[in-house]
Amino acid sequence: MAIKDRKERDKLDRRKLIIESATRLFLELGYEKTSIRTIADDIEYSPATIYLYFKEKDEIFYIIHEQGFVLLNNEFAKHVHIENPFERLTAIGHSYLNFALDNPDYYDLMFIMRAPLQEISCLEKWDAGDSAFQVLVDTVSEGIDQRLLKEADKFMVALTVWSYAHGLVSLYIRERFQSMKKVDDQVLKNMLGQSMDFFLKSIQH
Amino acid sequence: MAIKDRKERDKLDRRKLIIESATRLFLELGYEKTSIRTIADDIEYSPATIYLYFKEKDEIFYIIHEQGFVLLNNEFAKHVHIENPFERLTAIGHSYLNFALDNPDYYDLMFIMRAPLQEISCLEKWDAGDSAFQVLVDTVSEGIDQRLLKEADKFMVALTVWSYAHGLVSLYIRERFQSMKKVDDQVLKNMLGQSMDFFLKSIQH
DNA sequence: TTTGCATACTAAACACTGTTTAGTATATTT
DNA sequence: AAATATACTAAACAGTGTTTAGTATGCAAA
Repeated sequence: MAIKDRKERDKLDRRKLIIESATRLFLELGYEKTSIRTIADDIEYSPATIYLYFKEKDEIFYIIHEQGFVLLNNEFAKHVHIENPFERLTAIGHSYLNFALDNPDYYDLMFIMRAPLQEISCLEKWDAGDSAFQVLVDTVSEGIDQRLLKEADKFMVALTVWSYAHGLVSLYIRERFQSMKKVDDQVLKNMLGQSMDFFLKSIQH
Repeated sequence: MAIKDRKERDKLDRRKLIIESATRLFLELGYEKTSIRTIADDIEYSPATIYLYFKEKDEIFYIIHEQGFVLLNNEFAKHVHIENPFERLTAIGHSYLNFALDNPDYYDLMFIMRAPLQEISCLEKWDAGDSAFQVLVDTVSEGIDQRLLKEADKFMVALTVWSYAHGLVSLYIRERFQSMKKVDDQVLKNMLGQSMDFFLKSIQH
């Protein structure tokens, strides 16, 4: 049965090949311009072959979507050692902001686009996303328990913090701040950081 | 020259016909499924005819985008009479939330989608959007001047408020809260309102 | 060794999309 | 009546995601 094993390994290798090509092309060209034919050209297979390894285009992008959450969770993990929950929340907030500014395409796929979401609601899996949100809920909970944050329903506060952070970066990424483009990009980016601090200070007890 | 006048009127009528059809189809089917051919079928003209009245698909959707801002500005206008800036801000905040929940497709086009945005950055016009943001900046400014809101850079605070509100509704619209779907939709909607009040109370002086 | 079968792959097609081109009627002007 | 401008469209172009039908290839049983 060694042959069958090798074949299964080969199959996984080709699956991996597709994912790696798709990820690279996606970060290079964006979602829209990364077509099945582009990926097929890149890995030198026919477009139909890709459908032997993935049910549909969005299944590939769901995987890239998950990879993004791994990166984000890694950033969050750097702050688990911070004892003070408010300081930890501050660090997480700025990490979230920086992640979005440094990886706008990943962020788009993870939090803005509709594309890879059918996958999630069908397959009931959303672990990586839940994990990142759980870090937020835990930190907020600790903060409230230690009276470092204003008293309120913990889940609701976490939802408020996430909403604020998401709004800030998604308006930036989707260029809704660009309209008042009297301000140049670096000034605007600095203001995003100031806004983050203002927000966190506001919910501080 | 009466004939020429009539012809110009007719031309505007057909332009209006296209816009009305496109708006109706967009609110019924969404952006993706409202194709040039769908509109052409609906108004019983050929697809090529539409290109005699609009340079490209996104020019039509830019106009729908503008119509959305008229609706939103109308909602905001209902609160200009409120003397107390903090109370006015609260009313505006809840109007924004309700507008998004009642008109998710408009909201998507106005604040999330990339589609009709080339138009804006090219033609330098973004009046409706600027006007809505100006209402926010003015209200925040008054609030800070009267020490009803925490002291900080006025533009930055307005940006923070908008970011929060946008994050809240866009995460809802793009179904990022649906993952923790232990909570049902009505409970979640109530929580959005509570979050809005919590946020506003937090930035209150 | 040869037959049979499953695996891996692809050319071509299907049904869409936004957009352009070239050509046809109709109406107005000369 | 001839020339011109207007309004419109059939058909094509280049692209998309996806499916179908068919072709080689490698392995297992006869």
